[in-house]
Amino acid sequence: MSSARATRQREVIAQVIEQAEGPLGVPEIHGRARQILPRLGIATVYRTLKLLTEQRQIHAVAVDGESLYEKTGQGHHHHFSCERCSRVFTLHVCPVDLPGGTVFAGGFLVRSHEVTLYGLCPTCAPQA
Amino acid sequence: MSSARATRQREVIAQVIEQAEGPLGVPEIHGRARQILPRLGIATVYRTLKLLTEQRQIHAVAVDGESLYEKTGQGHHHHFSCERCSRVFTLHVCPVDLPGGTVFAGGFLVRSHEVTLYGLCPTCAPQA
DNA sequence: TTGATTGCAAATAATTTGCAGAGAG
DNA sequence: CTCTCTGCAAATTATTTGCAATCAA
Repeated sequence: MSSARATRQREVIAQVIEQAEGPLGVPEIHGRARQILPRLGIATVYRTLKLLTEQRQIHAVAVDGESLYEKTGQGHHHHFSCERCSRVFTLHVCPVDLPGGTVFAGGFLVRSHEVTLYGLCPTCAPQA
Repeated sequence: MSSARATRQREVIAQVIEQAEGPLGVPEIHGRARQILPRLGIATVYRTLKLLTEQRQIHAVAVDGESLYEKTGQGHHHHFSCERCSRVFTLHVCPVDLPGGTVFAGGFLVRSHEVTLYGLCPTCAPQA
């Protein structure tokens, strides 16, 4: 049976995602990792994202129709997408009041939820 | 200057989206429209979605990393994605308490929000 | 040494564009 | 009649896969 090996590429890609201020897209991950490993191929990024996802080290979240990756184990949280600079941040607040097992009109049984807040980030807000 | 013409294709595509139970993806829109116009090309679907979006007749929402289209003017609402059948529904409820202009810790100025609820739809829930 | 991993390039899948003919106004 | 719109196919763009060389264990 196969075993996953520890390689410099995987180490760097995982670290880029760990240290990010929010979930990152594939081009962003590739770009940041390349500052450390210039010859890193995009195929390796995709393959590593798939591997890390299977290992539950990271997972994908959908924001604005794009798949972004973030580390797991951050607890319940949501995302903030800046309308000016387009960066996405992780926010450890939950503005939703939904007891588990809530049933909505019509019979929709809610098991979990995802919230994306839109507006201006701390950097862009003062400039507005 | 150019003016948009009323064509059968545009009429059918718009109608498919208007009558849907929730936002639809491109393959779904193409499939439903083809039941009426079998020779409808996928390129026309993409071009029409772009046109209708510019006209503000419809708009895109991101659910599970995919762009889905729905008519505008439905008022404040959110979406429910069924974990079993994968269909997406429109729900006219808002479980979020966010007065406009709320500022979150760190200086995030919130202007709007999007919520996606996950669970079992009325059809799938009874079978669970 | 052994076999997993990588970079590159070719293969797919998704979306966009060019173009000649069809159709709206 | 004029000029937009459509279907088809070719062109992009995004993601995946094949393969020989490289590297971890």
